[in-house]
Amino acid sequence: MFNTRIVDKRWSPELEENIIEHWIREKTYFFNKNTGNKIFSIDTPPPYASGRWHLGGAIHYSQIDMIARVKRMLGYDVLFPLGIDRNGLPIEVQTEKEYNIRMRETPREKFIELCRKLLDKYEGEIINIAKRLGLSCNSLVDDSIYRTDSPEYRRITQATFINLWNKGLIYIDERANNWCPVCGTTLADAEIEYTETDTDLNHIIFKVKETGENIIIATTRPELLPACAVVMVNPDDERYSHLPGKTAIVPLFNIEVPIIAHPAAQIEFGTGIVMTCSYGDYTDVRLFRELNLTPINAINPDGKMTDKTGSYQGLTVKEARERIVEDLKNMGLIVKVERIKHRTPTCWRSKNPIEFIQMPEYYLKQNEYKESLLDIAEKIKWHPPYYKQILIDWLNAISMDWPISRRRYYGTEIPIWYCNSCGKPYTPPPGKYYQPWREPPPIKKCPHCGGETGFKGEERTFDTWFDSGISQLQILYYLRDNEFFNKAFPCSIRPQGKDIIRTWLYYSLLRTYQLLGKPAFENVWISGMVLDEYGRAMHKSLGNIVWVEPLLKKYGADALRLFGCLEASLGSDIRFSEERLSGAYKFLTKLWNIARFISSFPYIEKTDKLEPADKWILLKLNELIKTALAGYEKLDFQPAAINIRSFTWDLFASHYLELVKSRCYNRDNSFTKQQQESAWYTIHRCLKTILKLLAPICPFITERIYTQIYSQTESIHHQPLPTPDPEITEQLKDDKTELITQFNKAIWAFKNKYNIPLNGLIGKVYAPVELAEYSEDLKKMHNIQNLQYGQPSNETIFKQLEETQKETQTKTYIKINANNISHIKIYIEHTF
RNA sequence: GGGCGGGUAGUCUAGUCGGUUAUGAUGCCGCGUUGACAGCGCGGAGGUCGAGAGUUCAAAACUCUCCCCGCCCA
Repeated sequence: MFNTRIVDKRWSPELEENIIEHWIREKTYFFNKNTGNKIFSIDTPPPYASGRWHLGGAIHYSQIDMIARVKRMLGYDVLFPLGIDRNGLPIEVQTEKEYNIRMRETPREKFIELCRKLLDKYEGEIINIAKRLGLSCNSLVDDSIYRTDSPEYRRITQATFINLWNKGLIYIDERANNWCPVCGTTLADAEIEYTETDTDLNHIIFKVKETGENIIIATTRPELLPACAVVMVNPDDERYSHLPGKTAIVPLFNIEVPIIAHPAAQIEFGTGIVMTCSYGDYTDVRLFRELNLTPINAINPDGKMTDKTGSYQGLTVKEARERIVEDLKNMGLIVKVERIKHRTPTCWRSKNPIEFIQMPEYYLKQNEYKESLLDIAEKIKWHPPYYKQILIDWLNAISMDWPISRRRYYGTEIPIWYCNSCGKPYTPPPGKYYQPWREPPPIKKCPHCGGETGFKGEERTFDTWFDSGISQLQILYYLRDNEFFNKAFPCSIRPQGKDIIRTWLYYSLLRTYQLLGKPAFENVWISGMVLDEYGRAMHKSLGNIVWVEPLLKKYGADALRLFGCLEASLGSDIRFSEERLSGAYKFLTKLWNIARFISSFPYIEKTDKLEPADKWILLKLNELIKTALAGYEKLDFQPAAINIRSFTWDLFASHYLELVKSRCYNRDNSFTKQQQESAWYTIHRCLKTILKLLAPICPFITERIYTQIYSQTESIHHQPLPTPDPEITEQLKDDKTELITQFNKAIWAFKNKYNIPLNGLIGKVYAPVELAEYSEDLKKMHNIQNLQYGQPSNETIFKQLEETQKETQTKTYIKINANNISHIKIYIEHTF
């Protein structure tokens, strides 16, 4: 008589794949640029196409997708693009490895082509996973994925550079800077990582020229002896108060350097006497500047020793260090070698120790923007708020301008030519994509000297953050569609990981402020990291990367998405566990079966009168809506996920559905038609509400159930989110949830102990008087012959359930103190 | 060394304007099978709420010190 409208017996991950095709076919997530409606724009982090996504990426992007879905269901037109980051070092390093070549030994054209080939491969894999995850990016339906290396994107990057150049914010300078000898390029502070290594601290004998006495200095970098400029002791170090003012002679090289007192020399470090060379670390760089010392370049940009190092010329830094130590030892000039822990600055990509080398580079002014950006940090709404501090700390730590030029091939070209006559730089007008290393400039005559001797093109590219730092402008059609840009700027939200606050977020805010004088974003949403099952970050070197494809195949995207929400509140780290992922999947099965059951009853859209039990569950549904919406408001998906699950499973299915099952079927006509319809109305209203609330988190299963029961044509993702019904709350002041669930559990426990089937008849039950209004439903649910309320007159002969014997009784009097709370007492009188 | 976040059962987690016996999940053990669901139901064991001190009639929560983990920075 009642047939389920949901046919599939169970929910399975393969069902998701058809739904993806359906969405693409129907253009479900199409964004209309010409909309007059309010726009919500999401600056999706463009994933870097140098490798596959692991679980971290998958969960991160699926949560960003939830932002898009929530906002869509709140009535916004959501601009949710997808871009691919393809510029810079990572792909070059990958290409060198993949084809076993060196960039500088490969023709530029050829190298670029190989990079592109590899990028295309990885990009394809990323896009496939993005689709499989159910990301509702507009770009996936209208094929408008942007690429940071496309001529169009690079044209805008260059245009912003030219703009900043014309504003005088860019200058060239030659200063000691982070330099990676392996990558052959200058690096920004943000690109430096520190690794802790064991290093030898060598105690080396120097001679004092004036007195002939031996002094011992401690250094981790003996290969820099030829670049030694000064020897220092701490002014408070009484052991050496006689030394300042005298002269030290550097062994092996016989350089004479002054001995000075300076607080940078730490009394406890080594012997307390240190040397300052150009350049051992960043402190040396600062000291050279402070003391106005003349640097000696001991190390070449390729990481080899220069002609200033005598017989060590041409050796690598490592070789030179070993040779110098050996030579000093042979001369008896090393008195001690200490093994110490040392934090070495290394290149974020090649992982090699960096050097401080002076090269002319282009700089973007940033020091003078600190105050304005601190102000912007306050203006932006942070989700969660505490991550604001990371940006503030970073802003306060900035001491130097941003070096933006890189001596690499695969990046956006710096659009500058140099006149062959006067040498002055020329920047072309914005609007075109320029490649100075292979093309002539758009002019013949030098604007500075009028010379017509031709130009030399700049060969360097930009730091890759210079490209990605304008993604928020790119997606809003900056310099391409002014009308739209004016309507949509600033970007509604920047979602990103907490690990790139000081880089991507900082540079984006800086650039936008420099170009437009405004905050780039209204909101910033920061997510934590996804860790492996032992709580460690996933690293290739640790071999602990969890790949998504097998998990998607086994559990599906919805389960993965739900897992991510259940595991961590906004901003905190997520620890992977397959067991718990499978737990998320079990909930989907439960939901599917609930829907299957409900789908066998007619969908009633309105009813005049509600039964008390129906009012009760609708009250609880109201509370669920409020909790879920409050979480969505903060863009925190955990409250919705946890509460939808517990409401659906533990209350709605376990208690309410069991309570009204008989009324829904009404086989023996013990209920009126109106009572039956009230149940039909309520089960559908609950299910429909659950589906809509869950749709942003689990877009697949909700769509499938919704289209099978409620609408064949309309996507659930075009529905508004439910809102609480104030009328229900108004009508029902007492929450009887505790009474109902405890009563049910008591009866179940009793039947369980006495081996009575759940549909088996029981004689007489005394329930708390407050449950009287649910009488008919409760009687049917538990098959109770005689349901009374209050305390029985012969109360004293009732025993606790635990104290009764199972076999011997023919007539039992059982008292159950529900949940050990004394005021809820249930009495059962049963004859076997 | 500094900043931020965290430490609650084997594992993960809720709870912090202080207030009965600390939430839930998962796993484990036992019992059962009802009309959508054995991917189900019922019951059980499992906790010095990181450590110590302080404030208080009362602390997982507030204050201080310390330890451990993660991220970021020096």
